[in-house]
Amino acid sequence: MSRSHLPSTIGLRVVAALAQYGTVSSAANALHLTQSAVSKQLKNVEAVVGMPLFDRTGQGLSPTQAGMIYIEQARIALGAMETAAMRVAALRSSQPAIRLHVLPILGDRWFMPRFSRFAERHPDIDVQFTTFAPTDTLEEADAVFRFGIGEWPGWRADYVLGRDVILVGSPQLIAKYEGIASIADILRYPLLEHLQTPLRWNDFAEACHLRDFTPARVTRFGYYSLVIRAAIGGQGLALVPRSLILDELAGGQLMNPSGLGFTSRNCYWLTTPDDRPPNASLAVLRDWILQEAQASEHNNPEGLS
Amino acid sequence: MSRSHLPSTIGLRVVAALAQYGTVSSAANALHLTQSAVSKQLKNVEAVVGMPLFDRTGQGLSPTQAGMIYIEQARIALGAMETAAMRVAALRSSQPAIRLHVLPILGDRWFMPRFSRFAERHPDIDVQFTTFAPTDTLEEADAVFRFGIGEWPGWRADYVLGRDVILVGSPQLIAKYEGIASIADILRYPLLEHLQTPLRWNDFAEACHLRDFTPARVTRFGYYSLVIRAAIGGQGLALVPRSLILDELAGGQLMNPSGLGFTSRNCYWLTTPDDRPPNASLAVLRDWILQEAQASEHNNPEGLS
DNA sequence: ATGTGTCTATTCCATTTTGGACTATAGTTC
DNA sequence: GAACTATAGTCCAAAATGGAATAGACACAT
Repeated sequence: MSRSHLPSTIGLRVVAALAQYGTVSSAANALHLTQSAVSKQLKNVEAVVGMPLFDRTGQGLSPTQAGMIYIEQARIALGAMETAAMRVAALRSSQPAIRLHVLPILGDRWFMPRFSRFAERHPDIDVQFTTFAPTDTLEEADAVFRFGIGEWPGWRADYVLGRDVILVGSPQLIAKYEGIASIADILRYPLLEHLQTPLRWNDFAEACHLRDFTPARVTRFGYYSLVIRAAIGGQGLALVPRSLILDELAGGQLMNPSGLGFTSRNCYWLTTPDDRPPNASLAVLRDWILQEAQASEHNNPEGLS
Repeated sequence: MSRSHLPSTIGLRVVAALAQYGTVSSAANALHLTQSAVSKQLKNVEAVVGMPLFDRTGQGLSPTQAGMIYIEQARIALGAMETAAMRVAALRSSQPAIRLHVLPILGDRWFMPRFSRFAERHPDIDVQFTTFAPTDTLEEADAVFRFGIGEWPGWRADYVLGRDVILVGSPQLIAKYEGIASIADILRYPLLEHLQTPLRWNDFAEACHLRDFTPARVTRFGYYSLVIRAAIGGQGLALVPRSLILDELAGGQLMNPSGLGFTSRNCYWLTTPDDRPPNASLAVLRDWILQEAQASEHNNPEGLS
């Protein structure tokens, strides 16, 4: 017998973050915990489940079969909690909260670090975040970050950032493959790709007038954060919006050989439902986001096509 | 601003139990906690949510509008955790766990109190319970308690209990309305009904050859436990499987006036998928359940039609 | 080989949280 | 008003959480 205990909420968050970041340390960083705490939480959850959820590979974790099952349900559970909070926030009468859905990568690497400044300047505006909410509840949100070409019927879409997509790799990798003299050299490299944006490499090939785009090997990841981590780890070349990896470029962990890149149609947008009455607080938030986005793209004005 | 914390798992369980039992004390009992602990957990969750989830009515709790939203999502979140456990249990190779889905009322009032005996006698058989799992994942279970007439295509159904449905009310209520001399007197009483089994009263009227069944007032509840609580509280007459309220009948909190009742087609069944290879452990569990059910119905052999 | 960097697991310990026993208090019913 | 039942609050011991530091495993470069 075993009336299996349910995992703790923080345990679920740890599992979800581990799936997204691939290492205990970076998941800990994202959760504002220490590596030690995350390691212990994972151990707890695995004890509750009764079997390991991640394989320890020596340079990070990768989900086991059980882990993949568990991660999926953990995200559903977390999404339900977020949905609950979002729907309840909509009931609050006095000063209704703005319900904002953020994408994992954009939230972690761009939005959240900046948002604290907004919160300081506008303490009266209450923003309710969701990141796990299932797609069919997004319609309840007041604003949703999305990735695409900016066309969602029924939604106003304002460009945020991400048009400036660059080719990056770790210096070691590029040294090992002896640089990139012509664009065709790229085909010799292993390439990294995000599962949900599969057209990136084709777009790039097209923009560079590269025919016969048949790369040596393509590795796909479920999260953009894993793509970036793999690129930093020298596992291949990746196409990434410049604005998301400013730190890595400045720190030399990633480089942009020959300044290669292109202007992508697919990028990040802030979308707001058309059919809702104007909301002053929402307008303030949107204006601030767009302004911050412009500033952060102009701070690095090495724009190229 | 407020990056709203997520509630704790025990908080979700408390909210779900409160919805089901309607009082802090009985929810605490069901969760094997004290009233104090449940009260504090509820306070925590309400603090996280930012608004009250239940109205304190003086004789229990009833969900606020926000509460109803939250309860729904809490059940989804808990269901996801259970689903995760269930699916992972299916992967365990050595001695696969039996995945058993129990109905709230049957589990609380009949199955769980008895199950510990089974667990003692068969420590080698690992049973994995779900109670919140969404209906579309039930197909993964090895055995599912269901309520109905015993016909589910693709499932073998064994009768467990609940055919013997009796009319009950609190002694005070029946005194107040001056007894039940003829069956038609029932129409003078307020009636209590479970939302998911709406045909009960019609079936009863039919079994008693009662024409023109137009009761004075019908109150509906989402959980059978609330129906029973309301009946004990003297809020009306209810139709309840005798086996679920043996204690209340023995203790005099509920009485069965004039022995009224009927044999219902709708009752509790243990169902197992047809298409699965025979499983010795499952057969042991099923036999034990059916035997216990027979025993508990025969212990009170005042069966009537 | 060996150092270096990067990763996880573990130990120790302070802090926080949890939950039980008990008490206070408010509402209902007789 | 007494008895009963309900929730909320206080006090305290026990359990958990999480941070700092440490140890150990692995890859990679020299």
